[in-house]
Amino acid sequence: MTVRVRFAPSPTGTLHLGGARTAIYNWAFARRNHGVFILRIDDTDPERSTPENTAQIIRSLRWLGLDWDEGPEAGGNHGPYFQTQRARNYTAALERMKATGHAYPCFCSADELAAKRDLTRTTGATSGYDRTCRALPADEVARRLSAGEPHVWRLAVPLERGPVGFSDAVRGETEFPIESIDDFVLVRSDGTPTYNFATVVDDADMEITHVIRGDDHLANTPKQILVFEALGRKTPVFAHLSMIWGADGKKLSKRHGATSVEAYRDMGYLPEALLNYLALLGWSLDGETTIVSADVLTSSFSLERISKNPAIFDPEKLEWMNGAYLRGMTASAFVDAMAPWLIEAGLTTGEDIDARRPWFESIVPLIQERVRRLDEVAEKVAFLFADPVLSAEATDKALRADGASAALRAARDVLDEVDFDAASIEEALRTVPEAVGVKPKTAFQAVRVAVTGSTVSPPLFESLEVLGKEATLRRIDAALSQL
RNA sequence: GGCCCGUUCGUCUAGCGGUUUAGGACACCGCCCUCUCAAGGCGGAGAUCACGGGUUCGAAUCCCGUACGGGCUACCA
Repeated sequence: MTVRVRFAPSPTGTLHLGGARTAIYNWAFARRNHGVFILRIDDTDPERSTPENTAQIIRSLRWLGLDWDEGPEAGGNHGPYFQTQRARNYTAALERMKATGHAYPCFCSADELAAKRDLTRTTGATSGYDRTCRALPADEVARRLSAGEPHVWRLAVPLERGPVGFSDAVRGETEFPIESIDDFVLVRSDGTPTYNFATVVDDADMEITHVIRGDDHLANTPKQILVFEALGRKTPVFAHLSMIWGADGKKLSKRHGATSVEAYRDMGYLPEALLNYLALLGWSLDGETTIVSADVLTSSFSLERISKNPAIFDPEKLEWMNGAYLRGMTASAFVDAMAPWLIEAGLTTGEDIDARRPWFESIVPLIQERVRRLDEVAEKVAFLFADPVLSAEATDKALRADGASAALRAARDVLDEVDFDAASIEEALRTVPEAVGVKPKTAFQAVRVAVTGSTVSPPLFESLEVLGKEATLRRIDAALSQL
C-alpha cells in the first residue's frame, strides 16, 4: 500500500513554526516511505481565509525546500485541492449518511443550543448536545424540512458502538468513551461542511493513509473515526504531534517574537537550518546527532521517534544551528546567500557581484565563521566597500595608545613595499612591533582601526589583501593625518 | 464541570526492566589556540528522571493515585 499523507493548512494566517514542523514531518514521512505528499488547502472558513495567505503558505513551504506530489501548483488526480472547490464531495457524503441514518437534521436555534450547553455543563454530563432533534418523528422532520425551516445536519453517534479507540502512532493506545462524543454538526445551515466533516470526506476521497497533525486535533479524532465508519471508509493511522511552546510554556505566539516562517527568512536564517531545527524539535535521529540534513531526514524519519511532550522553541539553538550551516557552505553558495543582504544594505548591486564574483568569493572566508545570521554580514564587510569614519572611542583606544601612531607610520612604510597577499602582509607587519617597541596587539589594533574603523574586524592580514594596497594606504594616511 | 493527553539537566532530547557513577546538543564557566572578534580543541558545572504508592531479586523504564501543565468540549480549524 502506498503511503499517502497530507498537510492541510487553513489559510487564515501565515505559515507559522508549528505548521511548518507538521508539514516537514508529513513530507519526510512520505519521502522516507516512497509515498505521496499532498498539499490541501482547508479554506472552509470564509471569514478568515484569503488567497494571499495561501500564496504565502506555498511560498514558505517551497522556501523550506518542501515539494508536494499533489496539490496547488502540482496537480494530481484527487483534486481539486481547495476545500471550497470540493462542495459536491461533501454533499455526496452527506447524502450517503442521510440514507444510512448516520446523519439527522437539527432545527434547534443558537439560543436553545447555548442554554442546553450551559445545562449539560453544570450537571456534569459528558455530551454537548442533548440530541433533541434526533428523536423527532419522521413525519415531523419531513414536514419541517419541506417547509424550508433552517437546520444543520448532525452526526448520529452510534451509542451502542462502545468506546472509540485507536492506536496513535505517537501516543499509543487512546480511547474515548462513546458517551463523551457529541452529535456534532456535519453541515451548517448554509450548506457548508464543518472542519471535522470536510476533513474526513477529503482524507477518505484522497485515500490518505496516515494523518500526521497537531495535538489540538487529538480530541477530534474519535469524532472523525465515527464519520469514517459512517461513510464505510477505512480509517487512516493517526499521529498527533504535541505543540510548540514559547519560553514561558505557553502556546507560541507573537509575544514570543517571530512565529512565521517568512519572518525567519527575513531575519537571515537559512532554510536548511530552520528545517533541521524544526525537525529536531520533537523528533530525534539517534539522540546524539544534531545536524540532520534534508537527505538524512527523508531517509531516516520515523513516527516512532517523535516525542510525546511539548517542546519549547529555543531561538538560541536555532541561531547556533544557522551558524553551523553558514559555516558549512561553499564560498559560491555563501555569496549567493549574502547577495540580497549586501544589495539591501546598499553596499553593492547584483551586476557588481556578477562582474566581480571571484572577489566576492574571496571575502567569504573573512566572515563565514563570524556570523550566525545573514543579516549580520553587511555590517561586517561594509569597510570593504567604503572608507570608514573613525569613531572617537576606537580612535582613543587604538590610535592614541602609546606608540600607536609610530607603529601605524611604520606599518604604512612596510606595507608600501610589499606584495599584497596575506602571507606577505603578515610577514611585513610582524616586523613592526619590535621595530617600534610596542606590543604586537598595539600595532595591529592601530592598523585595524585605521583601515576598518573598528577595534573588531575580520582577520587583519586577509582583510588587507581583499581590500587592496591602494585603499589600505589611503586609509592609513587618512588616520595618520587625524592624529 | 466532563473527556483526553503530557511531565528526564535552564532548553531540545537519548533511554523502551539490569550494559547508567542517567548519554548527546544549545546556553553557561574555565583552559588552549590567537592580531581583535569569531570558529575550533580540551575540561567543568548542571537532572534526588514531577510527587506518592505499588509490581519485581532489580524501575527513569510496568501499574495505580496525586499535583502541575495542555487540548477538546463552536453552525473555528
